[in-house]
Amino acid sequence: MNKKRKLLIDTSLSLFYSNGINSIGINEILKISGVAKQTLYSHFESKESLILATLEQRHMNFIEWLEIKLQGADSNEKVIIRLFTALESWFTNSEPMLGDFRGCFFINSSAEFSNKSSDISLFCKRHKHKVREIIRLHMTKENPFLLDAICIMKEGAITSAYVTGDYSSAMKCVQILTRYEC
Amino acid sequence: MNKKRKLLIDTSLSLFYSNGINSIGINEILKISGVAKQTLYSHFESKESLILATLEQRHMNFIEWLEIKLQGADSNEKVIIRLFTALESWFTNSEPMLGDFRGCFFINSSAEFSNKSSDISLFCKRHKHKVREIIRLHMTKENPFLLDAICIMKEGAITSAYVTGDYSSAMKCVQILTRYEC
DNA sequence: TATAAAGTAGACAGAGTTGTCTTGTTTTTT
DNA sequence: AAAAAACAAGACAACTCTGTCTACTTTATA
Repeated sequence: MNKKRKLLIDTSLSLFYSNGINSIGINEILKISGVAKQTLYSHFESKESLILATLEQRHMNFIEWLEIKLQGADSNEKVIIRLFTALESWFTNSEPMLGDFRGCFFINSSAEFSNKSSDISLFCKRHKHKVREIIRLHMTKENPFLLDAICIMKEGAITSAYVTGDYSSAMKCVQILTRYEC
Repeated sequence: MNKKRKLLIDTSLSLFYSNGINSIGINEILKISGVAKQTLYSHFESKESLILATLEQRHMNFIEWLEIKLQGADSNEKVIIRLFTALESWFTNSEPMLGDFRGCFFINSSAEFSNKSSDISLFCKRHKHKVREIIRLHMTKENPFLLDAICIMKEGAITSAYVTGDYSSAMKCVQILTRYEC
């Protein structure tokens, strides 16, 4: 049933994101979700298949969250402010849709799976491209240079927040990007 | 002897960086280095101890490389140009001191080890602080705001280069930062 | 040269991993 | 109500992992 499938994906997402994919075994997902092993393997043919479904779920969550945050921004400056304000809110665990902050799930997963041509790495790459496209569509005036700047700073803010614990990085990005826009 | 110890660290660094720490077992390091297991455990009390020595080695390599690259920059703009030109060179596998590019070893390791208070995570955090300090000392005119911008964009460029394969991200950073400095 | 230290090779224990298979129960559908 | 599908619980195989231990060999030191 779709109910068990969803439960498995939700549990996996929570555990994978919090602990890293390679640190979580199938048995732990089964124990916490309360689902039987046979049920898992009737819905997913392998752990990798479950991982891909989990990445897909996270991607959907993140896109939905981002759309809400950028909705109604009526200038490029407002897009910048809304985006990085939302990121800061995420960093400080104030975004229930994204869970407790432990960096970007896609950056982290890319780090864990070194094979660049694996389905997992390719999915992470596509995710970043789609996020870029969403930001682009919310900008009121086309500006590829600014779009590049926003995307690079977004990655920098997330990484800085995670590795060094600097949660103010997002607001620094706003300062840099808005000052630059004048 | 120090010779075996160094061989173990060099082999570990190469394998850990290329494949991810959790994807490489002790036995593989022993097979490739040709060192016996007992020798490894006479130099290091555990795998974690070897990981920390490997992080330390990478840190030294990176700091030495960075110092060379920033040496003699006589303006903040030159610091920016040199830093990001060096990063681009790294991204395109033209920096033998750093090996074939697979993102930042410290970002990747932070992603693999979720416990923020583990020695591994703390080491990665300290590494980033030290890199920041080196950049600061090379700047000819104090500018904390610009320093923040440089560090955030550096993380963004590395992450973008690794996850999305955009090796031009470094040059985009130069454009953004130098245009901003006027 | 004799002794001590360091290294090799690999078996082994104990735990963990993914994935299969069996047996019995619950739930859904016809 | 009967038949079919889905699920639970867990044993099991086959593998990998870290770390210890033993027996033997090479290298360095006194």
